[in-house]
Amino acid sequence: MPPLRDEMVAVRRYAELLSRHRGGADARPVARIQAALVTSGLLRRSAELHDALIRALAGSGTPHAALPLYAHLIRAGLLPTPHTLPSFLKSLALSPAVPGARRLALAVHAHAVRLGLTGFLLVNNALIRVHAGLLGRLPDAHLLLRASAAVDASTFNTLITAHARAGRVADARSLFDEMPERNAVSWSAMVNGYVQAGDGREALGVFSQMQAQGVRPDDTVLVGVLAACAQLGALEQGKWVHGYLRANNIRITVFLGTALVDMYAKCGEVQLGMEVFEGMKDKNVLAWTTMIKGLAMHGRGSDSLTLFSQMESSGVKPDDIAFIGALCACTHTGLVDKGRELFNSMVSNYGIKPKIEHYGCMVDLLARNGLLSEARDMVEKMPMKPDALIWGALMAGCRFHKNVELAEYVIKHWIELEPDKSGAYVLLGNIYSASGRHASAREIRHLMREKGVEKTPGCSNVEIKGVIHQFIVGDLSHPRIKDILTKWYEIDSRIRLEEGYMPDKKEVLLDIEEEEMEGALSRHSEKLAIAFALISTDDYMPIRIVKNLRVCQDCHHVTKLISKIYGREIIVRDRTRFHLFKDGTCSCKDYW
DNA sequence: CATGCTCTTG
Repeated sequence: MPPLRDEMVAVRRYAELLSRHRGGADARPVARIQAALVTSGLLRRSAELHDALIRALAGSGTPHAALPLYAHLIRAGLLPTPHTLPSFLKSLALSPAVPGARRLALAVHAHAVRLGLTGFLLVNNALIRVHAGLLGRLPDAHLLLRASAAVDASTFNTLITAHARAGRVADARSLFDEMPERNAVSWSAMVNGYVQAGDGREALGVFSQMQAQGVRPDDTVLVGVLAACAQLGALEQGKWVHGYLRANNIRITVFLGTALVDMYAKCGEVQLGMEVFEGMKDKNVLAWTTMIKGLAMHGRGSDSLTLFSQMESSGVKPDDIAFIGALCACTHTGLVDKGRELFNSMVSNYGIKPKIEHYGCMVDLLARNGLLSEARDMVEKMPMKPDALIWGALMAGCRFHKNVELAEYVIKHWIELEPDKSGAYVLLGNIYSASGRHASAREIRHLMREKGVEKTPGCSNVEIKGVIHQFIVGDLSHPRIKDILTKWYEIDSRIRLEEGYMPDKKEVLLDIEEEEMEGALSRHSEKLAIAFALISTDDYMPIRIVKNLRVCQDCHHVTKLISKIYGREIIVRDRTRFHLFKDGTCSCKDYW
């Protein structure tokens, strides 16, 4: 029986109503409409309504709700349309945890082929995306791409993103380079790809290329640029983005605001981050967490925890990562009891099951504060198998409190998990040297050499007039290296003469022979970076250093002395936190 | 249909 005229009008009306709910996070209105359509029997007779429902749900907070609709469509004897498939495939891609999602994706692909729908650009793109993403089959995605009759920028963009997510930036880049037409999305996919790969320099390089070609930056690419600045500690460039946003009246979305807060915090200007944060209208958990973590990194533990309570009372529910931020604040400030309290509150007030990361924070907090047996207890009793990070946290505590016995217990487990990484060996060696067991330290050094264990080289960045200069330990390739070393010798003699400095050899890299130690120490990357900053900036200008590892005792001590003698503020971001050196003291109060 | 923010540790 052909549909009645009235029925066609009703279908139109409902489809129109559903299209108004597209992209709404709250899927409840859609669910109510769906229920009405099922009761009236209308849904069973209309492919168009299936289509409208799937589209409304695909962009909602519950994309998986669209999944049963496909089977419903087929059972009702109706056929998917070229409009249905892209949204449905998107719902599938967003529901990787739903059992059978992958099988369903393959079935949809088969239908699309049989019904001759693969010629539609949007269908084809969605299929390529699902192969690259949900199905994890990049080679198949490539085959589909090569076999496609028509392809547009979004097809290449999809693959660039997929490659970058899979950690293959080089492949993403070659796709990007061979694109005949790039749009703003292509550029941001590439910038963000490099950011994800941890290559902030290359990300900024791509961005300047984008500007050179006159492509107008959109807010997505600017989020990526800010993240790159945060990684590198590139404050000047980050400020430029902020200025650009203001000059062009670009609305600070939650994404942009959060990225700005993170950039300022990670570039040592947590106060500027706070101003942006306070100006943000809608703050989600992410925004709060970023600010909480930012304050924690600067050693402002109690401010950070105050903010955490403010978040709770403002009605934003902390998630597992927000708790990591708060626990971090406790770790950087030594607030053991508060940390225990938070851990318990997470479980009993919010019903969040602690993940290994939370145990990591707790082990770190306990071990660092000398509660080594309680920390060991936690490691032994935690419900999951300890990973390398857990052992690392416990080992760091052993070093801090010179506990050789526990360190020897830890190393056995740790090396089992990471036999060819240097961290475990270096720390154990440090503990041996620090407690005067030089023969054991030498043994470790031989063991490392025998096994060919790799060390992560120390590396420091310093931004001078908007340009990032990089110094790697022992690397003398900087064009002004002669001047830098001359300056270093001057610094060295001044701190010895005026402050009675003597090098502290306890934490020197292990594969360096004793007689070379002082030379190697003086070449730790941040020392070169500070010497360079002293000769390339005006007096009284603060110096900002970003380094990839933690600061060693000796460098920490030397930096304090330099800040006093040369009257400079020196802001050092190490792997996890900030140190503000001023007048011979450090904001971390020697606790790091 | 394609792009974006927070996440313990050495």
